[in-house]
Amino acid sequence: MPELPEVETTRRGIRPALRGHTITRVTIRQRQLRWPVPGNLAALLTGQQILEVSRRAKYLLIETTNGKLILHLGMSGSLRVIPADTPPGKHDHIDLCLEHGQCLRFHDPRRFGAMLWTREEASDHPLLRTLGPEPLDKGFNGNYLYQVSRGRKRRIRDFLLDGHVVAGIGNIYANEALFTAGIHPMRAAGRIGRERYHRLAEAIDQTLRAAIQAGGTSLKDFRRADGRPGYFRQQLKVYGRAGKACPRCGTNIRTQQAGNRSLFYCPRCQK
DNA sequence: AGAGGTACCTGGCAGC
DNA sequence: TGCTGCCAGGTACCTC
Repeated sequence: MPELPEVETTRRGIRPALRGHTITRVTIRQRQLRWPVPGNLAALLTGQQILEVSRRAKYLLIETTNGKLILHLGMSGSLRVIPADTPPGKHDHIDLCLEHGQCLRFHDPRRFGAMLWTREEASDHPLLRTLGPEPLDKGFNGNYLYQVSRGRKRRIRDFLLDGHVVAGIGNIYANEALFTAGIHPMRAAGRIGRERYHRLAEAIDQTLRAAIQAGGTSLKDFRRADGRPGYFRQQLKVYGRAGKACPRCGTNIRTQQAGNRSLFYCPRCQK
């Protein structure tokens, strides 16, 4: 579910309740996530002070005096800040309760999410070490995309979905950015020129920033830390709009399956 | 090395 | 109402 804008929205939402506060209690109701939750996680976290809440790609990093909690929301995960006495609902797997009486509650129906622990630098962790650049950082631009795509035959949509190429872009924003840049999602990554990659990098930046501004996209499960949905759905130009009019030229938006996931595009605006 | 498919899991929805 | 099949925002891992 959550792509970079949703994870960033979550980070901003939970950070005030966590940063500088102490974890007083950890409740784990379900350990079977994408990987099993470490058996000693509760003991590791209890009594620790949270120093910072940061993000790398779609991973949230909760840094404590002792080490770092690496958290991923998978397809259906969300984090809420709630009063400690709120009864848990279905799929409310983990609570981190703080000394001020509120809890961070992890909810994840499909259990593709993850909660891991590391003492090393987060950037040295095997899951994070090989990730590509952050798309909102200065080092990410059209030149970079152009260079790493030379000789690559993958369709550009899949190329953008690969976190080792660029971090944090999922199916929604890949489709949206390709529309904005006028690039057909099926085009081979190696057959796109430098100029078009400049436009694409700009479209990615613009799309992600606008989505964060709107609090992310809620199709189904996604909720912000305070329970509100994100409102970027209303600004989607192609994703989920098959058969509707292209906002630029009015042609019907098309969808097709590619690599087991849907892709959306305007057959006239995207080449 | 790169490309493509599979697996993990639950819920919602369309169609019958 | 209830069943079946399909679809969903992610990504590590396997095979070719």
